[in-house]
Amino acid sequence: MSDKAELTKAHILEKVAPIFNKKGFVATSLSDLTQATGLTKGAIYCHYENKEDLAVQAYKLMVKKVIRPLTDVMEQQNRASSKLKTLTDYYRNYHSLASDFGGCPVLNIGINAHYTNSKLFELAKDISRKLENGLKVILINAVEEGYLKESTDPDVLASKIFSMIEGGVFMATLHHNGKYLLMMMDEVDQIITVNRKG
Amino acid sequence: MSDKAELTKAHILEKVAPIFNKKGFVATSLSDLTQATGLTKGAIYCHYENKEDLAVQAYKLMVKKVIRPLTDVMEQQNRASSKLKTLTDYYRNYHSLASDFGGCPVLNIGINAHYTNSKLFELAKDISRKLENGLKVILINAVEEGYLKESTDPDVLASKIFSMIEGGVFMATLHHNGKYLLMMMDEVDQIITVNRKG
DNA sequence: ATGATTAAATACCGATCGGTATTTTTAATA
DNA sequence: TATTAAAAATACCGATCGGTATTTAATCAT
Repeated sequence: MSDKAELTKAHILEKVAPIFNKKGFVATSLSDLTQATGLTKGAIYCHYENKEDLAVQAYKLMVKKVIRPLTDVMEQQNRASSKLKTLTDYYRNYHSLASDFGGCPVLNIGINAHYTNSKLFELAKDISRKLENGLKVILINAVEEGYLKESTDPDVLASKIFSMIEGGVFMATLHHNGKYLLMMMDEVDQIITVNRKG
Repeated sequence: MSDKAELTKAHILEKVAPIFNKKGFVATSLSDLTQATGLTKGAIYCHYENKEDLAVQAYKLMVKKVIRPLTDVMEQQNRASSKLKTLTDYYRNYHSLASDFGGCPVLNIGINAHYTNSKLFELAKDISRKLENGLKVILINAVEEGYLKESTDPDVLASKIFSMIEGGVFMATLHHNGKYLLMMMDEVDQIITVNRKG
């Protein structure tokens, strides 16, 4: 594949991803895609197998855009306490970030694809699981590093934190108001404080 | 309209509502509806103006099924403290209840309809607003009744509680596991406890 | 510069979409 | 039971759906 072909393939994905994210797989039509890209069906199908293939790649791009920055920064931190602070701060800005692409892909696909596209739904579940598990590991480290109490249950706390994040994201999206997410992150910080040692 | 006509009209709605709730407005086709009801398009359009009209009625029925039971029971309680206990207990069972109809209509429509059907999206916003405001009033009463501290901010607390509820509902739905909602309700109870007077 | 390759556009396919006009069937009424 | 009203089925409409085969245009290597 030529360099220019790679470019148009990326161009297609870039234009198409927010549409899939907003409207969902079924509600997004090929004419939506041709309109957004300025290309024809023939051109699009020259680079992607079918609509589902494109939707899967689009989903992965969205995750890359809105979640990878977080995991990247967190990996740079040494102490678990810093990682936790990074997490809540990241989600304080998440509403404005995700809004630029039509919302949180995990939330959107998690709801939209549940009964309409199992492949996409499983992808949403996968990301959610990985994030929750990653957080659990950080919380385990936080206990080992003496930042959190031994009585802290990393499993439960990780589940709680992600529930609160997604809840804040949903309410912020529904009412076009980032305050919900801010409040939830304050609450998460508070819960972490309560679980702090000494 | 005859009694039998009323009956089939209700029958249509009953069969159709969970489908709209699961798949969303756009992804639900008329053939889905004829198949579910055992009726023809002609019969359905004899009772409902169009697909959107039917979807709106369907949404209202779903809300009636999964949320009205809560508001009904809460209205029967006298003290604000009882109402709050009723709320968290209700949502502890909510996952299994909502699952019977394909999930929480507020969450589903709030996401599904956001960029595909403004009328339905506004309905979801409305319900959310009303619930949040109703809770705010209860929290104000809880302070007046001396159950919660004067320092409690009913506005913030109501927003937080609903964010946590929806977050728990989403995670429970995504992973087919009610534990997320249970954890969130434990956390809500905990927050209320922290805000208790004396 | 030319032939080979591939990117992209065009034109087309059957299927299904939401919706409606008409006909048949059922039920209420007198 | 005959007449009337309306419930429901049938048949059909144009538009759009996702997808493909073919043709044209651009790019590449030689």
